[in-house]
Amino acid sequence: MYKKVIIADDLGSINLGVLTIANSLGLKNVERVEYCDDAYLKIKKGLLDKEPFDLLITDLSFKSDHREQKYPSGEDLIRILSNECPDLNIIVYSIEDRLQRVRRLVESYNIIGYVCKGRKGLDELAQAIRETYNSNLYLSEQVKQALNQKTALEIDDFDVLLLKDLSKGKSQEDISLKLKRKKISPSSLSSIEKRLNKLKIQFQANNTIHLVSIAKDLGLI
Amino acid sequence: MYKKVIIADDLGSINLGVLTIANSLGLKNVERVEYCDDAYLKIKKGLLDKEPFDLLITDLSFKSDHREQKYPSGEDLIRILSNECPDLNIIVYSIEDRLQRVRRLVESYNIIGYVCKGRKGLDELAQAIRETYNSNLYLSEQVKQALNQKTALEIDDFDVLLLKDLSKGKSQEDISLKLKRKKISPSSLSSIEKRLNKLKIQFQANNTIHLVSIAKDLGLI
DNA sequence: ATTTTAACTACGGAAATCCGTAAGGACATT
DNA sequence: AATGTCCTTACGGATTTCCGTAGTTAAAAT
Repeated sequence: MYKKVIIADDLGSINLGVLTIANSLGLKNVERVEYCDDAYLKIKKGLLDKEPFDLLITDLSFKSDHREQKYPSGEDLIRILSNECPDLNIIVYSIEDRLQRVRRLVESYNIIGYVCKGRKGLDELAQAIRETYNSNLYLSEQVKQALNQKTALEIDDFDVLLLKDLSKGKSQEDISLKLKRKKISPSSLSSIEKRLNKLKIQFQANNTIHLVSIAKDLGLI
Repeated sequence: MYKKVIIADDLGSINLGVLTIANSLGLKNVERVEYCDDAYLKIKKGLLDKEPFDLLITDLSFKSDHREQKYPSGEDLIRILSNECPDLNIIVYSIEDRLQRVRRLVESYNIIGYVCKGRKGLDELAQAIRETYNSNLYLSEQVKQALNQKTALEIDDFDVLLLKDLSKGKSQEDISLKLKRKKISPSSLSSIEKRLNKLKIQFQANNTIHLVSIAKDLGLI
């Protein structure tokens, strides 16, 4: 079983529940933090001390407060750790159940588990801890479909960039100019239009406002 | 102090934390439920038995599962209770911190407290329980401004209708035609354009996509 | 009753977008 | 080298939105 575990969640009461579960599973060495930055520091220190953590359980959204944070969100933390600590198992424990989100986390950052907070959340988390120890991916029931989605909606980074910029008020021409400046390959207004068209068909959106609205609902942006 | 309290939250671990706080405040008679419908039934039963609850602490979002619910969200529950049980004090305990949302709850349903889940959430909740017993409104620090916001006051149902329809993919002309059919007073394309213009200025939006995006982020729609 | 004020409406040109067509280039297959 | 495919880009007309001006109506104020 896991030797050294760290839990990151800014809600004290959640942390409490997770600790209880961890104890019931016989985990001895469990720490908890309320900020991603603290998690990062402790994990790095563990590496230096030759006593590395082998499991991180983290939420995705952390409230921001007076403390300036280098990694304000769980995803920021996961991104850096997936690079710097490939041996660390990461289980996400979040209220978020949007499939696109889960998909991205699993595929881009190689997390080993995703558990949705909910009525059965703690039970599922216990199961996730057990199953992931053998490097088996664990996903909550309600997000299991995130991966085997035949639809395999091929939404790439370019699409997401487009949608994000649009949602921030940029015009299509602005985006085109920005891409040209950055020397990013498809940059013409035509390409942008074509890409948006494809997305509108995929998501059955009537127009661009609708498209961005759907993308926000899906957690795509 | 409150005589009979009920807590509605679908996350077991949260419920646990809230119970701990309730106990530390000396509340003796505390029940907890994981579904809004259960809360409603218990509250109504309390009235029939002449032993009514005098405080409800509830979350806003409840995960939906196999159980069909009459009141799927905390807001649904609050709406019906604010009509049927005006003497019941209601404190919302939610992760949600969008001011528009808070504002609507306080003004439309007359809730007595709003506490944001967060690092200090349980402490604030304790304070809320103490202060609201004397019918004083309690709002978490981060949403205190929800009420004295002037800009918020200038957004009426028509604006919200407009933004919702836009986010659902309707064109401005479609909306105009729909309003004409429904005999709703401002219905011309001109009026719609003018109204959107006002909103864009208020929210400093570059264009309509941006505006709808902001409205979604604010919880306005 | 008259004036003032505010809101709704109409209109037209400018700008942005939508949408179809087609030319050009990169790349793999044969 | 020739062919086909995919992607990028360009262009032009249709539609929608943007934005300023101005006319109309309705209610409020005096």
